[in-house]
Amino acid sequence: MLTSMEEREPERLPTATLILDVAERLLQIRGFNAFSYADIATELKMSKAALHYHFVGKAELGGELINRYTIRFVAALAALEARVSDAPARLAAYSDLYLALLLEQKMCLCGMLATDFETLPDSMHAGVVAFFDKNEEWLSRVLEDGIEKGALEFEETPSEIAWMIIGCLQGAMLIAKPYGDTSRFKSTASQLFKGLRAPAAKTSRSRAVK
Amino acid sequence: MLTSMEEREPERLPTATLILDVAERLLQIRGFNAFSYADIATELKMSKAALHYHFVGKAELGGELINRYTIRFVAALAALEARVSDAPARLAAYSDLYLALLLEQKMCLCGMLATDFETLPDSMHAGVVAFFDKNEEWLSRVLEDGIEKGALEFEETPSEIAWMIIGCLQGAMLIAKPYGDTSRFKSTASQLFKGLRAPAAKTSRSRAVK
DNA sequence: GTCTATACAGCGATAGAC
DNA sequence: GTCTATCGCTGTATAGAC
Repeated sequence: MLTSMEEREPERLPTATLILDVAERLLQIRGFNAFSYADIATELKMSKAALHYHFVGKAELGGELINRYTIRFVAALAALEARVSDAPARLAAYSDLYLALLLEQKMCLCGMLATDFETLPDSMHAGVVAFFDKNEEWLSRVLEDGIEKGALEFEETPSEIAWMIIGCLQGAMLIAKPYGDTSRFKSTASQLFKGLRAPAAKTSRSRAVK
Repeated sequence: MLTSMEEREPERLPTATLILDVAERLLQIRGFNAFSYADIATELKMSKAALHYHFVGKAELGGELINRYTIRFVAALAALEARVSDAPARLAAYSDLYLALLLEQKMCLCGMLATDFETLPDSMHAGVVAFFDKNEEWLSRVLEDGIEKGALEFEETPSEIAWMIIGCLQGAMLIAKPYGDTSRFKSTASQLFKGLRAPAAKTSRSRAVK
């Protein structure tokens, strides 16, 4: 059951879905300006013209990629929230969503688009911002809940913490790329959340001093 | 006086310097795949062929941009270290280097190249990694010094904290771009360093609970 | 829906004159 | 050192047949 605020992923022709799948992967690995209709066509063994039948231009394709990615990401957050009830564990699961991308050598789709932001078609700008806003909203709710239940403790507003989490995880992914490993990402993610746990909750997960 | 480990920025023809200046700005704003010899030539009112006289190809130009940027960045860190003696203040000044970029709508040059990493000429890869390594080394030294002097306190290794700082600041810049403001960056940077200050030093800068 | 063929702009790069 | 001219290729996008 969907609430009025959530959006449903539109039904698509099978071919359109295949195109989005390939384009999404190329975008997350190479960036918006470093993949082409030819790349997608080659991989799917289709002509470039067939792609244009499904997606008029690259700006439209990009817009649809953002929409689908955002809908799926929001759905993953809702599923995560239903599965995990403890706020610190929810934050850890949130960072695991990013870690999963990293294991496939990918960046977050909207993180990649953020670096390409100046060169994107205007029509794609709002979608990128909306993605980050939805992340901030979800994290703020989780953080607030964690405060109320006494599992989390911090001085700043939930929104400020949320932006810190989003930025730090995106940046940790960015740094991971040239090194081709996940160790820096994992270390950063765990440090990030350690400082948010309430003293009582801290003991269960804290590490020994080296 | 330079130590044996530091490199000196090579003397260049005035034109070569102008080319690097323009290319650097375009790269930091648009990314490596979203600026061209034509862009630089137009801006400098020169022909593309003249650019090729100074820099054989785009890979060489990119390599020189990384080298110059790294040398200047390392020099800025050394100057900062000479000017500021307190470890927490050094960290704040470090993040101000990034903030200064953001005020010009720029990303860190190597942060931008990290997102473009998969599509870069192989010859540019090592330079990007070297830039981040130098950042890690400098930060680790500052962090270690802060521990020894009792100004900083943390459980992880200096290296782990250093990577966290680098990643979080790069990511905070990335998030700032689509929003076109510096507020999220500033908030993240201040939170980042707050958790590292030793209790005794904390009182001087801590903020009231909202 | 998919194809071939093609238009047209932009790319990095080179030749050769000045 | 800088130019004009041009090459070969790739980019996005379209026309029109099937």
